[in-house]
Amino acid sequence: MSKNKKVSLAEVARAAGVSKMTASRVLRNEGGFSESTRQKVLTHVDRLGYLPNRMATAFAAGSTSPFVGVSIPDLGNEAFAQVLDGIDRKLGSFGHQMVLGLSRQLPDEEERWIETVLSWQPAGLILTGRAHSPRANAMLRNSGIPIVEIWDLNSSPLDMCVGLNHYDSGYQMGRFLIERGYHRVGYVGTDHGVANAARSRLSGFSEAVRDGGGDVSKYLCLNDVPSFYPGFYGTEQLLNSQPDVQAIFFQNDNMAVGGHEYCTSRGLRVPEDIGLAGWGDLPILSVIKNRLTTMKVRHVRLGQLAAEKLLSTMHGAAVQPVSDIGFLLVPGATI
Amino acid sequence: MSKNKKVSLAEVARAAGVSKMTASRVLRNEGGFSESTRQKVLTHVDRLGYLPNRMATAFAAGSTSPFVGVSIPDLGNEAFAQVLDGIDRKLGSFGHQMVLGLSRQLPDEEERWIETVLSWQPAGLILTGRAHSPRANAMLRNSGIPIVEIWDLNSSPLDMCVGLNHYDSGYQMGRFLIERGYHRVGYVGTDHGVANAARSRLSGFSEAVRDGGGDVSKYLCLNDVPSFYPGFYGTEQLLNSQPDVQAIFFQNDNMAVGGHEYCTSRGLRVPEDIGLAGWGDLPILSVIKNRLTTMKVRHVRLGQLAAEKLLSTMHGAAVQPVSDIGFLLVPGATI
DNA sequence: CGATGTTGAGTTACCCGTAACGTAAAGCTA
DNA sequence: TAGCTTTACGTTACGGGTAACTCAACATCG
Repeated sequence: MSKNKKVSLAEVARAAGVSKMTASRVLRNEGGFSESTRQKVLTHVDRLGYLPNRMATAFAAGSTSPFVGVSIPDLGNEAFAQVLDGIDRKLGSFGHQMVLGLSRQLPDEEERWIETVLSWQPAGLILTGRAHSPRANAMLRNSGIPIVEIWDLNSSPLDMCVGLNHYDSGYQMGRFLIERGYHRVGYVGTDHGVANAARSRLSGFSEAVRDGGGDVSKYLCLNDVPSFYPGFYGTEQLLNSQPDVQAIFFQNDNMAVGGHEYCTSRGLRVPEDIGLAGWGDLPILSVIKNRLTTMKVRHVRLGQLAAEKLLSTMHGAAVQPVSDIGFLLVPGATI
Repeated sequence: MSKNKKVSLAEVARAAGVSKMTASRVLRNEGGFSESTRQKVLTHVDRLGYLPNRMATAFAAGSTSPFVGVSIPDLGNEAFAQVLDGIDRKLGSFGHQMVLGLSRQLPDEEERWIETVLSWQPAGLILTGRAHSPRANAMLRNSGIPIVEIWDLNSSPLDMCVGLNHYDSGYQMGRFLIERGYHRVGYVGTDHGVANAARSRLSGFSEAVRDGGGDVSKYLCLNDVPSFYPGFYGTEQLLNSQPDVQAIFFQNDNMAVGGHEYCTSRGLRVPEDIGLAGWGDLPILSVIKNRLTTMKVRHVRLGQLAAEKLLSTMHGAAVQPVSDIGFLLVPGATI
């Protein structure tokens, strides 16, 4: 590895026998130079392995970096992996880069991350959820850059918002179960973060069940992460403590698949003995024999839309500040 | 949203009635100022919502940004999600940020990404695989920053390397199947990128099977992405064209689970009628009834190690350039 | 009481590109 | 051929911090 100090434009210019300005013009193909000069400059650029220092450029122009900060809670959650994919496709085609932050559901972590990222003049931010610390809110409001809050729909966002109404999606699923004749219905999910979207889903779900005369709080099991095994284990816990539960709504499909495996391993038939429903229409569903009742959400599209809003704002276009990406209940064979 | 131009240190200093330098000293807690001055400066910092411009600091110091570029092929692959998680935990605790690039297995995309990221003076890079374009290699070599190539073990890395010998892991799985008495063994995987790790696994696997007198090339099905459904569909294709196949090795566990579902949906018993093996010990396995034979790889640890190498190098510590993270064949109930 | 430190500042220069402006030489026009 | 335009550069200044230096006021000491 070469311990080369970085080659600067001045060195290239000196080597080529021209001024910095001329070299700069050649590199930006700005015109106003002769062909022979161009050749000279480019030759030395190549020979010295010069790479422009964009930090200096952006700094001089007083402009932002091409970085867009993207904060999500967790990569283990496939839904967010898909959202990121959507964001990256859009941003990448416009020369922007993602600076990824994993908040791990901790507002303090998010605040620190926001402060660090903002101090590097990002072109924009995409944040998951709407629960930020007061100091974070102040910094964000002061930043003057476009910000998109995603996932949770928010009628009064900091700036812009793309998401869905998690409460309603939970309510709809609850009513669906009630209408199908289930009364003793439960919920298996995770328990970190008080203001997150999954919590809203649970609230809506509980409300619908209450409206139907049931009570979810008797049939509740909250674990740590929303993945396969916590779904399996949570279902075991719930069935052991409340064997009369008739149907379970899971925080997401991966948990539901874990729960489904537990039920069948225990000899329970789905849906005859117990009904199961997931959320998110995650990839695993495409291969599971027993078609899971789920809530379809267009995660990739959500990411793309968020990135589009950001890009449009940067280019000065008028943008609808809030977009509802919606959801769709997909009845399966497990209810 | 305030259209505030960014507040600069000079404005804070002016408001506080001191020089820029004094304000700077207070903010960096460098000493050499009185308590009353400190109060004045901090009051105005707060009032104006001043956030230091780290780009200017780094630029002036000629130093790098705190950004570490991380390039992976794809977020849909849970193995890489885990690697990223490991990287983020280590980097985050040292104040570094990840700039994520998704190469989507296209060397040209990677080259463009590398050029952009390098022009922003990252503190280091983590790249997946060892196949970079010639121009990318030149830029990397010239950059003078620490670089870790991950995933594929590489005896002569650009700089540093953490990974495993995919060829060997494939060979070991192949020999395992042969020793268990399977002869007509197949492979279901993906087909993009000629020099990627999965390809190495297939090579090693093929070699082992050939050593055992078989021929994988007769029983091969390559799809697009290494996820559940392509595993399901690929297995269907393979079984339709070569019904006499006795065992299948999948590129990863998610594909294997898809294949397993297909087999049982067709009434095949696993392993009595057909043997199945996966790779990676991915989360889904924890809930699948039929314990899948797989290859365990410590993905999170791999990411952590890569980040550690980077951080150590940045702090001038001597670092072992190449680390083999290893793998472990976990015999299950599907072979 | 002058010499010497110490404290708490301010001043200057610099990092690396680029905007804005200046200019010499060549080309073109009337 | 004077006068104007164009071409192909060069020069200067700037941005937001900070290193390195300078400097004035006051304290301390022999």
